[in-house]
Amino acid sequence: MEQLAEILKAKKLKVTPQRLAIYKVLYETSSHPTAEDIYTALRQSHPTMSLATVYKTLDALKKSDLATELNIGDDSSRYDATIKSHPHMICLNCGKVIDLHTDSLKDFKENVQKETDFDIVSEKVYFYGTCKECKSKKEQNKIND
Amino acid sequence: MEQLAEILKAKKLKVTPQRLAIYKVLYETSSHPTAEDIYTALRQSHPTMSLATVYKTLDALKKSDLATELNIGDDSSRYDATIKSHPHMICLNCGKVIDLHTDSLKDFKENVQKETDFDIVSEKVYFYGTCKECKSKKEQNKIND
DNA sequence: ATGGATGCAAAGTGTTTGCAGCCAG
DNA sequence: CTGGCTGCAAACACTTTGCATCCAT
Repeated sequence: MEQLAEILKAKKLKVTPQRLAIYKVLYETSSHPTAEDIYTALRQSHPTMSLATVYKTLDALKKSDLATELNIGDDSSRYDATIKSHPHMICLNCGKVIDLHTDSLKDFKENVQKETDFDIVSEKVYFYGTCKECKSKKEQNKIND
Repeated sequence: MEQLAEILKAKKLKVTPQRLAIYKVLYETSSHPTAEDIYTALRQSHPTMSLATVYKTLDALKKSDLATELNIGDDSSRYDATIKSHPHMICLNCGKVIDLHTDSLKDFKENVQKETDFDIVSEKVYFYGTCKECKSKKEQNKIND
């Protein structure tokens, strides 16, 4: 917790209880919550928290590269505390969003950089499909049928 | 134009003048228009066209895999007539969206498929950065300074 | 003939903004 | 002290929906 405040300070962001709480939620979960999710998660501990503050804070975190906004085609954006940019996999069956840590992206990017005359600053990569768990569940169902 | 109607019919979509016009715009441009862009483009030729129809049609095209919705983090979605799924490159300077046709994605996907136990059905890949033209413009400015 | 498509207006949803009061630095 | 942050409500922008009418098949 201490260290989170340090990170914020290092980015020259004022450390308020709200900010810390929002950043903490984002930092400690891997569930890629929406602004609303974060707001709901904090209502009990921070009864005065406002959704606008969540949005404003997420915006500040984004601008300081402490968070990434995911646009997976859903109605609302989901967020991820950025440690290092990475692709995401969305299960079309259960809706789960999974972080993908792989080095293969690097090669792909290098190829693209070479092929085109486009300077890549950042990227967003989403894979849609079926996750391991849902796959085995489907197998189970087949057997039971 | 004839063939566009055929494509729609093949997907069992009723061929109405509105649909044809919307699909034509999408099919013949590479500018990745928003729903509003398409609506504006067609107002003159189709004065009764409604924005709701554009949205409904885009939805129908999407469901039939004739169009793709791009979520590049902008306020509004942009659309692309799907010939074949491909990555997009967004210039952060001029806002242009460029189609990227490369085979390197295939290798990347195969690697990921092997590394994880996730069945990939589709993907969305966006690269953000500076396009060739904006790059040379920046060079020009440097020289002129 | 008839089920789906159109088009208008109204409603909905996620997000942003204005502003007064507040608090971290 | 002071500029930035909070929180409320109102405003916004994009998208969806309801429904009567229309038209492609």
